[in-house]
Amino acid sequence: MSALMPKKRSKRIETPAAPTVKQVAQRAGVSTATVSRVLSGGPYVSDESNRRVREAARELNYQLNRIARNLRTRTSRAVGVVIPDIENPFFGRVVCGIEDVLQAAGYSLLLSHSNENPNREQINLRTFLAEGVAGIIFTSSSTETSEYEHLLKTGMPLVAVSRILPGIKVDMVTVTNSEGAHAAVSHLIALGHKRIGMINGPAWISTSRQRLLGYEQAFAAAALPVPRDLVQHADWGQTGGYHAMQTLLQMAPPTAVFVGSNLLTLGALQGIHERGLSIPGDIAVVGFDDLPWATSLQPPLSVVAQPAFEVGVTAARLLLDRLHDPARPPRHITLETRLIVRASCGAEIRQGGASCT
Amino acid sequence: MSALMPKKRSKRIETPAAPTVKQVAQRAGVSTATVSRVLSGGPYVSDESNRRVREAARELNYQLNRIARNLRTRTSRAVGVVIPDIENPFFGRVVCGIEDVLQAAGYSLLLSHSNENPNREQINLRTFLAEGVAGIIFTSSSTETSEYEHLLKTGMPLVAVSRILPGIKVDMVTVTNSEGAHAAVSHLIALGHKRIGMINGPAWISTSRQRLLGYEQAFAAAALPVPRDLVQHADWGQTGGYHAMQTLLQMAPPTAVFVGSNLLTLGALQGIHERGLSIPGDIAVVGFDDLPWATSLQPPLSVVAQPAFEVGVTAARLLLDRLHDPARPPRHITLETRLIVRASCGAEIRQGGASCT
DNA sequence: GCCGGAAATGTAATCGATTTCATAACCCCT
DNA sequence: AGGGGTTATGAAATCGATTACATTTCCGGC
Repeated sequence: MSALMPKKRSKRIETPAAPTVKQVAQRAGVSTATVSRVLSGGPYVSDESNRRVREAARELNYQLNRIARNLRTRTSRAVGVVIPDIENPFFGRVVCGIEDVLQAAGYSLLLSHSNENPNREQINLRTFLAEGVAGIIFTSSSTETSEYEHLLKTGMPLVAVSRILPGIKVDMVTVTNSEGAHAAVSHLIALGHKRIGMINGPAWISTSRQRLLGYEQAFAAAALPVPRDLVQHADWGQTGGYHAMQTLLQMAPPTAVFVGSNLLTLGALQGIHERGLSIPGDIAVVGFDDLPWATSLQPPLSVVAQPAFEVGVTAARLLLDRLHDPARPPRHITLETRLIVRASCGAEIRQGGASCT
Repeated sequence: MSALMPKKRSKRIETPAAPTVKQVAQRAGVSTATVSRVLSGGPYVSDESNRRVREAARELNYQLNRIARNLRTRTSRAVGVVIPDIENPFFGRVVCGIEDVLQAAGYSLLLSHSNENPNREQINLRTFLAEGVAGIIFTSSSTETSEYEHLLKTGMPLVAVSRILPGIKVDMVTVTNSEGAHAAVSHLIALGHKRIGMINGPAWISTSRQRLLGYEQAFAAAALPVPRDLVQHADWGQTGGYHAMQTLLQMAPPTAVFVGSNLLTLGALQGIHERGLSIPGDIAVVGFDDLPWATSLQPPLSVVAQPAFEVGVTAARLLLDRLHDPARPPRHITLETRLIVRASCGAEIRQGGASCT
């Protein structure tokens, strides 16, 4: 019958309460203002105060509470990163580059992935905004730019990675997708292939469009007709590549195929093996992204390599620059892709890979 | 000559200043207390106030400032995750599982990777602490547990993933590593192999030790001597696996090899191909982790599969449980590995893979 | 000897939310 | 009518840092 307790709250039970500036100040016999000045390297502190405060802080094992600082200074040392697919090692490598730079600059990294879902991406972005990050690096999975404009309007520093956003004033890092595709397909043409298929990602994504463009331009450059019937679109992901390859092989099959992304390539290989076809004898293959497995495949896979780590590094640098100077006009940096020729396209192997254009 | 300006600060230039509770309160004609009660679903608000506040909030496009909330409530809705290698798709998949659960529970995710470097791991952990995360999920890259103890003492909820921490009272999620290895090696033995090599990760990591144990037990179970000279240790990573395989092939080569992690396996395959050996004819292979490329290899790779996504989900659930009840005794959950038999070990393929014990 | 300015420090306001506490309004029941 | 309890609300304290402003001290130059 006893009155029901006011919902016993269980939160932290016996956290020893971290020391605050107040306690450090007391121990050092100075004011909190002085403590703050010492600890954040401000001017106007005597050597004596400096010593006393540092000692007190060390003795108490004082740790700055960033939440409080962030609130007061209205800044934060965290950067949000949104990628579309965390299981894709390409993005893992990009994140790696981002983190290297940011960590060195004293920032920490909030990561989330949208799973190629625009809604989820929007939620992620808004969360970062509310979380008060200093800036956001993201790979868009949407063609809708209004959310980014909204973010820009709030003053949030933004860097777009890998995929182009049309008509929006934002820092960007991309790679020479069409040139890479051009180099790959030209190489296949030079080897005598005419029926060259392409398996590509979704058409609404800028990288897919650029890679398709390179494919078409390679034919144009060789004064050959573009075999449009051999171009398959699939969503990212292995099964997409697998089915696209099945479709290709059911028609008069191409003698070579250029695949526009790494997971698609894995699926395509699966389809080829299932048919019992040999690479490059029956069908030559060039993929995208030089990932760990490329050299472990038999035969080793020729690819258009993106400098993924460098892409991350560059994006992080752009963000840091912008944090430092918010008024700076947006820059668009394009890094070079590189055709790496291995055995899967049937060429004699040239060591080190040929640089594209 | 002009006095040097006090270092013109460039921070935010013209951020339109996000609306606060105060403004919402004013607009709705109530106090900030009421606004807070409405917005956080507290009790004791009239329908009238409720309506007015919500309307005002919507009109102003009010967004809660989490920093301020976090400071006041001394809690946060962010969880830190430390993984040793973000380029390893296994961890990507784990993170995926974690994020699924946490996002549904309204938490966001702070990710950092230690690159298998204990120092960097420690920095990451401390950053999370200072950043005020609600809890931390991590895969240790260290044998030194003092840092974790320290963290536990501060009351930080902790979940250890994949790698065991000896003698420390913390929630853990692991998999049946030794059973998985046992199943794989037993399978090879059953196929008639006697000289079965093993390429394993660093000996100080619990998963490596467990997988080695399974390897040894499989021989014991078959009343065979353990071929200790065929056991190679390498650091994680492809080149490690490559060199270990080279070493194996330089001796009287084994007829089969069990490789204890996914990137090691890629390296090992590279070594085998380089020698021009055929799989499984000259040498049978079983790897660890069922990652995208396993089915795209020729022949498809037999593996001991870990339920990576489930590992992540479980870890996140453990953390949520602990956040909800900090006093609950630590639990250790072990998920099942599964031997998936494909062509690379030379068996006739049984569809769907054989479950390990 | 006095004044001006730099250096050093402290007091208190501030960031934007939550929450305690006090108070007011209201309802129901003897 | 009055008392006890619930409901609704606002004023002000609070979280832990930073910082604007006030104050004091010290020094050199005239």
